[in-house]
Amino acid sequence: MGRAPCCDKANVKKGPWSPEEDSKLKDYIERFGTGGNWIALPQKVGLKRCGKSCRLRWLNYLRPNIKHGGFSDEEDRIIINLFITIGSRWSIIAAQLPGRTDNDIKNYWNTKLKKKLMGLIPNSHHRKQPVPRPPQPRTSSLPPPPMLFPSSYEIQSYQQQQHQLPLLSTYSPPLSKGWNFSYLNNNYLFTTDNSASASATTTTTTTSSSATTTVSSILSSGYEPLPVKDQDILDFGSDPGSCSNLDQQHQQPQATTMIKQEEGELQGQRDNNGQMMDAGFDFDQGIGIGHWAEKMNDCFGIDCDYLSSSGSGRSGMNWMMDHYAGGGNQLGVDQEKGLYYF
DNA sequence: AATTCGACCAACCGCGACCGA
DNA sequence: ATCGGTCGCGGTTGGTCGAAT
Repeated sequence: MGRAPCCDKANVKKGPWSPEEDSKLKDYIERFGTGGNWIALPQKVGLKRCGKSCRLRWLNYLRPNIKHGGFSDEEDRIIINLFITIGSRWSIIAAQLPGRTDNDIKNYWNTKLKKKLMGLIPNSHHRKQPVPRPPQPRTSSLPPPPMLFPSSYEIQSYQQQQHQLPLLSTYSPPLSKGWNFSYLNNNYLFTTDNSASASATTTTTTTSSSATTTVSSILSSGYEPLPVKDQDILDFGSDPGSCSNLDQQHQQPQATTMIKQEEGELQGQRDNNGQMMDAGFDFDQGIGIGHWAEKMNDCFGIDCDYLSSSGSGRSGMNWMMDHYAGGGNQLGVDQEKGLYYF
Protein backbone atom coordinates (compact mmCIF):
# COMPACT_ATOMS: atom_id res chain seq x y z
CA MET A 1 0.00 0.00 0.00
CA GLY A 2 1.43 3.32 -1.04
CA ARG A 3 1.72 6.46 0.92
CA ALA A 4 -1.33 8.69 1.00
CA PRO A 5 -0.73 11.90 -0.96
CA CYS A 6 -0.52 15.04 1.14
CA CYS A 7 -2.92 16.82 -1.19
CA ASP A 8 -4.96 16.38 -4.33
CA LYS A 9 -2.14 16.67 -6.83
CA ALA A 10 -4.53 17.04 -9.75
CA ASN A 11 -5.96 20.26 -8.35
CA VAL A 12 -2.88 22.04 -7.06
CA LYS A 13 -0.69 24.45 -8.90
CA LYS A 14 2.97 23.59 -9.21
CA GLY A 15 5.99 25.52 -10.30
CA PRO A 16 7.16 29.05 -9.58
CA TRP A 17 5.11 31.26 -7.30
CA SER A 18 3.56 34.41 -8.70
CA PRO A 19 3.80 37.73 -6.82
CA GLU A 20 0.05 37.52 -6.18
CA GLU A 21 0.39 34.12 -4.55
CA ASP A 22 3.32 35.33 -2.49
CA SER A 23 1.34 38.34 -1.36
CA LYS A 24 -1.68 36.26 -0.38
CA LEU A 25 0.33 33.78 1.61
CA LYS A 26 2.49 36.39 3.30
CA ASP A 27 -0.46 38.57 4.27
CA TYR A 28 -2.40 35.66 5.69
CA ILE A 29 0.41 34.23 7.77
CA GLU A 30 1.41 37.64 9.10
CA ARG A 31 -2.18 38.26 10.20
CA PHE A 32 -3.29 34.82 11.36
CA GLY A 33 -0.21 32.63 11.56
CA THR A 34 -0.03 29.16 10.13
CA GLY A 35 -2.48 27.72 12.60
CA GLY A 36 -0.12 24.81 13.06
CA ASN A 37 -1.54 23.06 10.07
CA TRP A 38 0.12 23.60 6.72
CA ILE A 39 -2.10 21.12 4.96
CA ALA A 40 -5.23 23.13 5.73
CA LEU A 41 -3.58 26.50 5.11
CA PRO A 42 -3.87 26.80 1.31
CA GLN A 43 -7.65 26.51 1.48
CA LYS A 44 -7.86 29.18 4.15
CA VAL A 45 -5.59 31.48 2.16
CA GLY A 46 -7.38 30.75 -1.09
CA LEU A 47 -4.43 29.25 -2.88
CA LYS A 48 -4.45 26.26 -5.17
CA ARG A 49 -1.21 25.06 -3.68
CA CYS A 50 -0.09 22.06 -1.71
CA GLY A 51 0.42 22.75 1.98
CA LYS A 52 3.98 21.58 1.76
CA SER A 53 4.60 23.98 -1.06
CA CYS A 54 3.20 26.84 1.04
CA ARG A 55 5.38 25.88 3.95
CA LEU A 56 8.48 25.76 1.76
CA ARG A 57 7.67 29.09 0.14
CA TRP A 58 7.18 30.74 3.49
CA LEU A 59 10.23 29.26 5.18
CA ASN A 60 12.62 29.74 2.29
CA TYR A 61 11.46 32.98 0.81
CA LEU A 62 8.63 34.93 2.39
CA ARG A 63 9.28 34.92 6.09
CA PRO A 64 10.94 38.04 7.53
CA ASN A 65 14.70 38.61 7.67
CA ILE A 66 15.58 36.05 5.03
CA LYS A 67 18.95 36.67 3.44
CA HIS A 68 19.74 35.50 -0.07
CA GLY A 69 23.14 35.10 -1.67
CA GLY A 70 26.23 37.00 -0.68
CA PHE A 71 27.65 34.56 1.84
CA SER A 72 30.42 36.12 3.88
CA ASP A 73 33.76 34.49 4.59
CA GLU A 74 32.66 34.00 8.15
CA GLU A 75 29.53 32.22 7.01
CA ASP A 76 31.64 30.08 4.68
CA ARG A 77 33.83 29.13 7.58
CA ILE A 78 30.90 28.22 9.79
CA ILE A 79 29.28 26.13 7.10
CA ILE A 80 32.48 24.27 6.30
CA ASN A 81 33.28 23.57 9.93
CA LEU A 82 29.78 22.38 10.69
CA PHE A 83 29.68 20.23 7.59
CA ILE A 84 32.93 18.61 8.64
CA THR A 85 31.56 18.04 12.11
CA ILE A 86 27.99 16.93 11.46
CA GLY A 87 27.74 16.39 7.72
CA SER A 88 24.81 17.48 5.61
CA ARG A 89 22.51 18.39 8.47
CA TRP A 90 21.44 21.54 6.69
CA SER A 91 18.73 22.54 9.12
CA ILE A 92 21.16 22.44 12.02
CA ILE A 93 23.73 24.37 10.04
CA ALA A 94 21.09 26.91 9.06
CA ALA A 95 20.18 27.36 12.70
CA GLN A 96 23.67 28.75 13.28
CA LEU A 97 23.31 31.30 10.50
CA PRO A 98 20.54 33.83 11.17
CA GLY A 99 18.55 34.66 8.08
CA ARG A 100 19.82 31.68 6.13
CA THR A 101 17.64 28.75 5.18
CA ASP A 102 18.66 25.15 4.96
CA ASN A 103 17.77 25.14 1.28
CA ASP A 104 19.92 28.17 0.62
CA ILE A 105 22.89 26.70 2.43
CA LYS A 106 22.43 23.37 0.70
CA ASN A 107 22.37 25.03 -2.71
CA TYR A 108 25.32 27.22 -1.82
CA TRP A 109 27.28 24.21 -0.66
CA ASN A 110 26.48 22.12 -3.71
CA THR A 111 27.17 24.82 -6.26
CA LYS A 112 30.02 26.83 -4.82
CA LEU A 113 31.41 25.99 -1.43
CA LYS A 114 32.14 22.36 -2.13
CA LYS A 115 34.16 23.31 -5.17
CA LYS A 116 35.94 25.97 -3.22
CA LEU A 117 36.83 23.49 -0.53
CA MET A 118 37.97 20.93 -3.03
CA GLY A 119 40.44 23.41 -4.46
CA LEU A 120 38.49 24.50 -7.51
CA ILE A 121 39.22 21.31 -9.32
CA PRO A 122 37.87 21.50 -12.86
CA ASN A 123 35.35 18.83 -13.66
CA SER A 124 37.69 17.23 -16.14
CA HIS A 125 40.19 16.69 -13.38
CA HIS A 126 37.84 15.78 -10.60
CA ARG A 127 37.48 12.05 -10.76
CA LYS A 128 35.04 10.50 -8.38
CA GLN A 129 36.84 7.22 -8.74
CA PRO A 130 39.93 8.07 -10.65
CA VAL A 131 41.58 4.71 -10.64
CA PRO A 132 39.97 1.32 -11.11
CA ARG A 133 39.49 -0.34 -7.79
CA PRO A 134 38.89 -3.81 -6.51
CA PRO A 135 37.19 -6.10 -6.46
CA GLN A 136 38.37 -7.40 -9.78
CA PRO A 137 39.49 -10.99 -9.89
CA ARG A 138 43.10 -11.48 -10.71
CA THR A 139 43.98 -13.73 -13.56
CA SER A 140 46.16 -16.71 -12.84
CA SER A 141 48.94 -15.29 -15.03
CA LEU A 142 49.44 -12.36 -12.76
CA PRO A 143 51.81 -12.40 -9.84
CA PRO A 144 50.21 -12.68 -6.42
CA PRO A 145 49.19 -9.31 -5.07
CA PRO A 146 51.74 -7.90 -2.70
CA MET A 147 50.65 -7.32 0.84
CA LEU A 148 50.67 -3.58 0.76
CA PHE A 149 50.78 -1.69 3.96
CA PRO A 150 51.27 -4.61 6.30
CA SER A 151 50.75 -4.03 9.97
CA SER A 152 54.08 -2.36 10.35
CA TYR A 153 53.53 -0.17 7.32
CA GLU A 154 57.18 -0.36 6.46
CA ILE A 155 56.78 0.92 2.96
CA GLN A 156 60.35 1.44 2.03
CA SER A 157 61.64 -1.83 3.34
CA TYR A 158 58.82 -3.59 1.60
CA GLN A 159 59.68 -1.96 -1.66
CA GLN A 160 63.32 -2.83 -1.31
CA GLN A 161 62.65 -6.42 -0.35
CA GLN A 162 60.09 -7.20 -2.95
CA HIS A 163 61.25 -5.25 -5.93
CA GLN A 164 64.77 -3.98 -5.27
CA LEU A 165 63.54 -0.88 -6.98
CA PRO A 166 65.24 2.44 -7.31
CA LEU A 167 63.32 5.31 -5.84
CA LEU A 168 63.14 8.07 -8.35
CA SER A 169 61.18 11.24 -8.07
CA THR A 170 59.77 10.86 -11.54
CA TYR A 171 58.96 7.23 -11.27
CA SER A 172 56.84 5.23 -8.94
CA PRO A 173 57.55 1.52 -8.68
CA PRO A 174 54.61 -0.75 -9.26
CA LEU A 175 53.54 -1.22 -5.72
CA SER A 176 50.31 -2.42 -7.13
CA LYS A 177 47.75 -5.02 -6.46
CA GLY A 178 48.37 -7.53 -9.15
CA TRP A 179 45.49 -6.60 -11.34
CA ASN A 180 46.72 -3.17 -12.18
CA PHE A 181 49.93 -1.21 -12.26
CA SER A 182 50.71 2.40 -12.05
CA TYR A 183 53.55 4.72 -12.71
CA LEU A 184 54.14 8.22 -11.69
CA ASN A 185 55.97 10.20 -14.30
CA ASN A 186 56.19 13.91 -13.70
CA ASN A 187 52.57 14.84 -13.18
CA TYR A 188 50.99 11.80 -14.68
CA LEU A 189 49.85 8.64 -13.11
CA PHE A 190 49.71 5.83 -15.61
CA THR A 191 47.25 3.12 -15.14
CA THR A 192 45.56 0.38 -17.04
CA ASP A 193 42.20 -1.15 -16.85
CA ASN A 194 41.96 -4.73 -15.80
CA SER A 195 41.83 -6.10 -19.33
CA ALA A 196 45.24 -4.69 -20.11
CA SER A 197 46.94 -5.67 -16.91
CA ALA A 198 48.05 -9.11 -17.96
CA SER A 199 50.02 -7.91 -20.93
CA ALA A 200 51.32 -5.01 -18.98
CA THR A 201 52.81 -7.15 -16.29
CA THR A 202 55.89 -8.09 -18.23
CA THR A 203 56.51 -4.56 -19.30
CA THR A 204 56.13 -3.38 -15.79
CA THR A 205 58.63 -5.79 -14.38
CA THR A 206 61.15 -5.12 -17.06
CA THR A 207 60.98 -1.39 -17.06
CA SER A 208 60.81 -1.03 -13.35
CA SER A 209 64.07 -2.77 -12.81
CA SER A 210 65.83 -0.72 -15.42
CA ALA A 211 64.32 2.52 -14.21
CA THR A 212 64.42 3.84 -17.73
CA THR A 213 60.69 3.98 -18.21
CA THR A 214 59.59 6.56 -20.70
CA VAL A 215 56.21 8.00 -21.39
CA SER A 216 56.10 6.49 -24.84
CA SER A 217 56.95 3.00 -23.65
CA ILE A 218 54.26 3.18 -21.05
CA LEU A 219 51.73 4.42 -23.53
CA SER A 220 52.62 1.68 -25.98
CA SER A 221 51.89 -0.83 -23.24
CA GLY A 222 48.32 0.29 -23.10
CA TYR A 223 48.61 2.64 -20.19
CA GLU A 224 46.39 5.61 -20.05
CA PRO A 225 47.90 8.71 -18.52
CA LEU A 226 45.79 10.49 -16.00
CA PRO A 227 46.86 14.01 -15.12
CA VAL A 228 47.54 14.37 -11.46
CA LYS A 229 46.98 17.83 -10.15
CA ASP A 230 48.34 18.84 -6.81
CA GLN A 231 44.82 19.75 -5.89
CA ASP A 232 43.89 16.10 -6.28
CA ILE A 233 46.05 15.21 -3.37
CA LEU A 234 44.95 15.10 0.20
CA ASP A 235 47.85 16.39 2.16
CA PHE A 236 48.54 15.27 5.68
CA GLY A 237 51.33 17.23 7.18
CA SER A 238 52.23 19.37 10.12
CA ASP A 239 52.56 22.79 8.57
CA PRO A 240 53.35 24.45 5.25
CA GLY A 241 57.02 24.25 6.04
CA SER A 242 57.04 20.51 6.33
CA CYS A 243 54.48 19.90 3.65
CA SER A 244 56.16 18.07 0.83
CA ASN A 245 53.57 19.12 -1.67
CA LEU A 246 54.39 22.77 -1.98
CA ASP A 247 54.00 25.50 -4.46
CA GLN A 248 57.69 26.23 -4.73
CA GLN A 249 57.16 29.86 -5.61
CA HIS A 250 54.83 30.74 -2.78
CA GLN A 251 55.81 28.01 -0.35
CA GLN A 252 52.19 27.17 0.21
CA PRO A 253 50.64 23.75 0.33
CA GLN A 254 48.95 22.98 -2.93
CA ALA A 255 46.89 20.09 -1.82
CA THR A 256 43.14 20.27 -1.82
CA THR A 257 43.15 20.09 1.90
CA MET A 258 45.72 19.73 4.49
CA ILE A 259 45.28 18.27 7.88
CA LYS A 260 47.38 19.57 10.63
CA GLN A 261 48.40 17.76 13.72
CA GLU A 262 49.13 19.96 16.65
CA GLU A 263 50.72 18.24 19.58
CA GLY A 264 48.45 15.27 19.14
CA GLU A 265 45.45 17.32 20.01
CA LEU A 266 43.30 19.44 17.80
CA GLN A 267 43.67 19.04 14.09
CA GLY A 268 43.09 21.94 11.81
CA GLN A 269 42.34 22.07 8.17
CA ARG A 270 43.87 24.44 5.69
CA ASP A 271 42.16 25.71 2.65
CA ASN A 272 43.92 25.96 -0.66
CA ASN A 273 45.51 29.23 0.28
CA GLY A 274 47.06 27.75 3.32
CA GLN A 275 44.63 29.45 5.66
CA MET A 276 43.90 27.49 8.77
CA MET A 277 40.30 26.57 9.22
CA ASP A 278 39.37 25.07 12.54
CA ALA A 279 38.11 21.56 12.26
CA GLY A 280 37.76 19.04 15.00
CA PHE A 281 39.87 16.11 14.04
CA ASP A 282 41.99 13.64 15.85
CA PHE A 283 43.65 10.81 14.03
CA ASP A 284 44.32 8.66 17.00
CA GLN A 285 40.85 9.08 18.42
CA GLY A 286 39.22 8.55 15.08
CA ILE A 287 37.33 11.82 15.38
CA GLY A 288 36.43 13.14 12.00
CA ILE A 289 37.91 10.21 10.21
CA GLY A 290 34.70 9.45 8.42
CA HIS A 291 34.70 12.82 6.79
CA TRP A 292 38.26 12.63 5.61
CA ALA A 293 37.80 9.09 4.53
CA GLU A 294 35.06 10.28 2.24
CA LYS A 295 37.41 12.87 0.90
CA MET A 296 39.90 10.15 0.17
CA ASN A 297 37.38 8.68 -2.18
CA ASP A 298 37.23 11.97 -4.01
CA CYS A 299 40.89 12.68 -4.27
CA PHE A 300 43.55 10.95 -6.22
CA GLY A 301 46.13 10.28 -3.63
CA ILE A 302 47.42 11.37 -0.32
CA ASP A 303 50.55 12.98 0.89
CA CYS A 304 51.47 11.81 4.32
CA ASP A 305 55.07 12.13 5.30
CA TYR A 306 54.71 10.76 8.76
CA LEU A 307 52.93 7.65 7.58
CA SER A 308 56.26 5.94 7.21
CA SER A 309 57.61 7.22 10.46
CA SER A 310 56.60 6.76 14.02
CA GLY A 311 54.72 9.28 16.07
CA SER A 312 51.30 10.25 17.16
CA GLY A 313 48.61 10.37 14.57
CA ARG A 314 50.05 7.45 12.72
CA SER A 315 47.76 4.78 14.08
CA GLY A 316 44.67 6.73 13.09
CA MET A 317 46.09 7.32 9.68
CA ASN A 318 46.90 3.66 9.30
CA TRP A 319 43.40 2.81 10.36
CA MET A 320 42.00 5.12 7.72
CA MET A 321 44.26 3.68 5.07
CA ASP A 322 43.13 0.20 6.01
CA HIS A 323 39.47 0.97 6.00
CA TYR A 324 38.97 3.56 3.37
CA ALA A 325 41.86 4.17 1.06
CA GLY A 326 41.22 1.11 -1.00
CA GLY A 327 41.82 -1.21 1.93
CA GLY A 328 45.51 -1.51 1.25
CA ASN A 329 45.11 -1.54 -2.49
CA GLN A 330 47.16 1.51 -3.12
CA LEU A 331 48.30 1.80 -6.68
CA GLY A 332 51.66 3.26 -6.13
CA VAL A 333 53.98 5.30 -4.03
CA ASP A 334 56.21 8.17 -4.87
CA GLN A 335 58.57 7.67 -1.99
CA GLU A 336 60.58 10.81 -2.55
CA LYS A 337 57.55 13.05 -2.53
CA GLY A 338 55.80 10.90 0.02
CA LEU A 339 52.77 10.44 -2.19
CA TYR A 340 50.71 7.33 -1.92
CA TYR A 341 48.34 6.69 -4.76
CA PHE A 342 45.33 4.54 -4.32
C1' DA B 1 22.97 35.10 -34.52
C1' DA B 2 22.14 30.58 -33.02
C1' DT B 3 23.26 26.92 -30.23
C1' DT B 4 25.30 24.57 -26.43
C1' DC B 5 26.79 24.20 -21.92
C1' DG B 6 27.18 24.93 -17.17
C1' DA B 7 26.02 27.43 -12.97
C1' DC B 8 22.61 28.65 -10.08
C1' DC B 9 18.55 28.24 -7.38
C1' DA B 10 13.58 27.66 -6.50
C1' DA B 11 10.67 24.12 -5.96
C1' DC B 12 9.32 19.33 -5.72
C1' DC B 13 9.41 14.65 -3.88
C1' DG B 14 9.70 10.93 -0.76
C1' DC B 15 10.84 9.27 3.57
C1' DG B 16 11.35 9.10 8.51
C1' DA B 17 10.05 11.36 12.76
C1' DC B 18 6.72 13.02 15.57
C1' DC B 19 2.35 13.51 17.77
C1' DG B 20 -2.28 13.03 19.08
C1' DA B 21 -6.40 10.18 19.03
C1' DA C 1 0.45 -0.20 21.42
C1' DT C 2 -1.23 1.16 17.13
C1' DC C 3 -2.54 4.03 13.47
C1' DG C 4 -3.18 7.98 10.64
C1' DG C 5 -2.11 12.72 9.74
C1' DT C 6 1.31 16.15 9.56
C1' DC C 7 5.86 18.09 9.78
C1' DG C 8 10.57 18.62 8.64
C1' DC C 9 14.52 17.23 6.31
C1' DG C 10 17.64 16.15 2.65
C1' DG C 11 18.12 14.66 -2.08
C1' DT C 12 16.81 15.68 -6.62
C1' DT C 13 14.75 17.98 -10.51
C1' DG C 14 13.93 21.36 -13.77
C1' DG C 15 13.75 26.17 -15.34
C1' DT C 16 16.42 30.31 -16.16
C1' DC C 17 20.24 32.89 -17.41
C1' DG C 18 24.72 34.09 -18.92
C1' DA C 19 29.04 32.64 -20.97
C1' DA C 20 31.29 30.13 -24.40
C1' DT C 21 31.52 28.23 -28.91
